Amino acid sequence: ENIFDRSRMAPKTPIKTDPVDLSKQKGCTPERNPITPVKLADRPQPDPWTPTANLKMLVSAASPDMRDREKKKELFRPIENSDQSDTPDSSQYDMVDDSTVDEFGKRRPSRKQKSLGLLCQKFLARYPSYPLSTEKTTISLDEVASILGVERRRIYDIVNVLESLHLVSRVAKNQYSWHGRHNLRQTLKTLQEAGELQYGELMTSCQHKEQDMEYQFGEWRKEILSDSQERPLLDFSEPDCTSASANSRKDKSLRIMSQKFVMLFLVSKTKIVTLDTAAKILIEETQDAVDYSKFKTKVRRLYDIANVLTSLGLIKKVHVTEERGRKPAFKWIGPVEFPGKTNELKGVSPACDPLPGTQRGARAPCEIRTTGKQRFTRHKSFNGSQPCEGTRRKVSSEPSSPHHERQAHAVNSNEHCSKMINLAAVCRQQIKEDTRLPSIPSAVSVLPVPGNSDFCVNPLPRAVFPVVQADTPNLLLPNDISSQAPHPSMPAASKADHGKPTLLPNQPFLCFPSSSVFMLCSGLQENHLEILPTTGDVENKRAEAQAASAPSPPAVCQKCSSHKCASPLASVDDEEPAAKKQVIEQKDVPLPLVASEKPFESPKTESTPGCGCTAAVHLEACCAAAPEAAGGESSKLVGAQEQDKRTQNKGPAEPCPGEEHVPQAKAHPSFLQQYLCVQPAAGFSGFNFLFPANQAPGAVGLAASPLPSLSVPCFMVPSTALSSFPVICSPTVASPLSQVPDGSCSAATSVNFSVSGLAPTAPVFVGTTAVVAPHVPHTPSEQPAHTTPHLSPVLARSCDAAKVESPVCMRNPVTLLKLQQPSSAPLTPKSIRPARHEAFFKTPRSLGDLVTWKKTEGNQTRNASSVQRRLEISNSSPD
DNA sequence: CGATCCCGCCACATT
DNA sequence: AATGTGGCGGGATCG
Repeated sequence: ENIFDRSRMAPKTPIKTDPVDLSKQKGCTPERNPITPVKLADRPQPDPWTPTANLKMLVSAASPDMRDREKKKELFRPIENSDQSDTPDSSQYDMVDDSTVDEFGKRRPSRKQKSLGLLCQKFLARYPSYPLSTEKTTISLDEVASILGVERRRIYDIVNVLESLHLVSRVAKNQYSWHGRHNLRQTLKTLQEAGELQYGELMTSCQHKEQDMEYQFGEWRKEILSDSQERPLLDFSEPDCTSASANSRKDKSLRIMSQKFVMLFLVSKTKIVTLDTAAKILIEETQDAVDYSKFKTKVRRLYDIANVLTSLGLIKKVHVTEERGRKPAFKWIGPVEFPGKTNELKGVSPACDPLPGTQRGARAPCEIRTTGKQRFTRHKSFNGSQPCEGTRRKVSSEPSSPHHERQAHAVNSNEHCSKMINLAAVCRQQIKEDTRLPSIPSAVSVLPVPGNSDFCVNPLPRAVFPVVQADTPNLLLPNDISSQAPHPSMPAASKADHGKPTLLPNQPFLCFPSSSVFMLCSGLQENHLEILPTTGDVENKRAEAQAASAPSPPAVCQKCSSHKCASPLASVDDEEPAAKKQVIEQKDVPLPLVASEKPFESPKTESTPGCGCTAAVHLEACCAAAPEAAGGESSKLVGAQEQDKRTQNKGPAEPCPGEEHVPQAKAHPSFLQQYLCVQPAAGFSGFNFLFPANQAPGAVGLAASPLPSLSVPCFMVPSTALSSFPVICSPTVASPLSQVPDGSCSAATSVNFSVSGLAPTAPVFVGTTAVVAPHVPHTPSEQPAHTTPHLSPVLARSCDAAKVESPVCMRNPVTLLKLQQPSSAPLTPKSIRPARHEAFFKTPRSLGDLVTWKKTEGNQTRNASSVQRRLEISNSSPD
């Protein structure tokens, strides 16, 4: 079929001679191509080259004009192997060399020549590795297929893998946009991080032996599997929509597989992965034994992926000799440390403190951000950045697919708000997942956002936090928000309380302008919280952010933003700018905060998990979460998403108009604490966080109006400050409430921070009153609620100093608070991390959990979401 | 003969 | 219904 069509088909050029030329000459009629058919008829016989060959030739010939142009652009760079030297003129194909000669002398291209790897090289040759941002290259599958003389099916294989690495993103049917390798590092980093979570332990432990690994994986996998299938998880990348639609699509396994495969390399110490091992690991079903065939198929696919990766220069084939014999394997020859690439890295960072707990270095918390900018050093550990990426990706992904767009969830783009976006994205994804992708359960986890989100998502390790769900909810909320279902409990309160309906009862959310925000919390009693946006202009910040993204390395944030820009991943940005974007944008400014509730009392214990989620979110988003005790709602996250949704639905209006409203926690006494994070424009790095202290009695009240104030014990940290300092959350909190065993929340929180990338290493935190437990151990138990953050004195100071005043969106002045108590002990991020790790690793399970909780949360979420929305709105409103 | 992996059928998703 | 996508595995080639 293909063949005949159009140009491609056209004629084959029987001759090896230069088809191209001919075509050109003749061809002139590019458009017409159809003509060629004739030739086909004629020629075919004569030279029977292989059909493919002919096709290729034909193709090239076929649409001469276009092709020529394109080819000229790049196509022909002879990337290919030496073997083929094709000159441009002659067809690329010149298979001559390679091809075997047939009877007639034709050459049949040998199988090698038709290999996916070679095809991929040709494909890649057509596009610049590092395209200028300005030029957006779109790839038409049909066109490429015809040019390269292959069936479209083959192109899908290539594109799917490239998409998994974000080198391209799907824009529309039959259309992909080329991003190049600009974000490759980030993507890899994200994958590495995600991989560590998922496989890290295994690898680490086992690496030496594959067998071991395999074995472990096997078990691990089983566990996971049992949870659910994960599938999608991974991918954060998936842009797809998976979420969106249905789910059902088979998830693009190739994409996911590709990512997982890459993860294995990145996680592997030796950087060598055998196909068998990979296949085993990747086989979802546990059943290895069960299906040998399945295994076989998996291996086949891995070959496909490996060919593409090889063409990308990321891996090379090697053989491993084990006891059993020689096994085919691939060695990673791509970048290994990603320092940051953008961010940069480099750093050093050793300084940071590693947390004791941290496992490998990976998660090391330490980031040091020295300057604000850059310097993160993250060791491999990813830290904050990841999240961002992950989110982005998702985002991007979403956008990418048109489908996705549709979906409401997508917030998409925000252009700038990358941060927001990230969060939102995460949330969305989660949400989506919830909603839409039931199947995905596992997914939650990590996948969704690989890098970041994952974490976020994952946050909850199941084990650690029993109640993971809570987290989710938060995340969900956003989505929900869109839906806006209020929570029963929550909603009422919120509305009632304030007058504004929207606020969430329990959760306090705050939105901050992306730019810097500062929060403050004042006494609890009062309850007012004022928030001051630092920035007066959100916009500016945005701009900054956008701009920043590039410049500042701040890790995640930047990245995120960059993404947007670049967005390979985050196609979203670009893509769906539409309303959603707008919304988002508005939102952008404000950061979404996340509030987590505290579960303790709240009925929803689950929330804890949520907390985790939140945390995750935070991480990514840099949001803060405020846990609340009160409502019992679980935590909520406010995601940009929500905002978006809200906006859509409600519109900005509800929430606070320009200001950030804080949702107040109002009512609930229980309200434990809120956390706020503000992101600076830039990225995570920029975030500012707030942490509430636990406190809370007073919950925060929000003023409905634009200038609501809250009283919450919170701390704000200027982003700058943050950057400087590491934040830490203390998971434990002493809060009264916290006793809760799960602690998940708290844990989560802490985690979040760490994760958030804020800097993991970093710093700081404040704790308000709360006491904190020094660390959060994995043990979940603690209560999140209060996680009180501890602020380092320094921070506190900084904060004060920092305080910002700029009104950001709002006009409201914000007041800063100082923390009163610096809290005592800061937690080390590390401590936190461990927990997470676990969670992450297990993700799958966690996912399951998550899922569960998601569902549960769903409702809650919505409620929260509404609140969030408001918040968001408020943010936006300013806009 | 095992390792590779091309090829294209076909199911499912989108239009 | 047509078309886009992409899972999947037979079976050809390679080494």
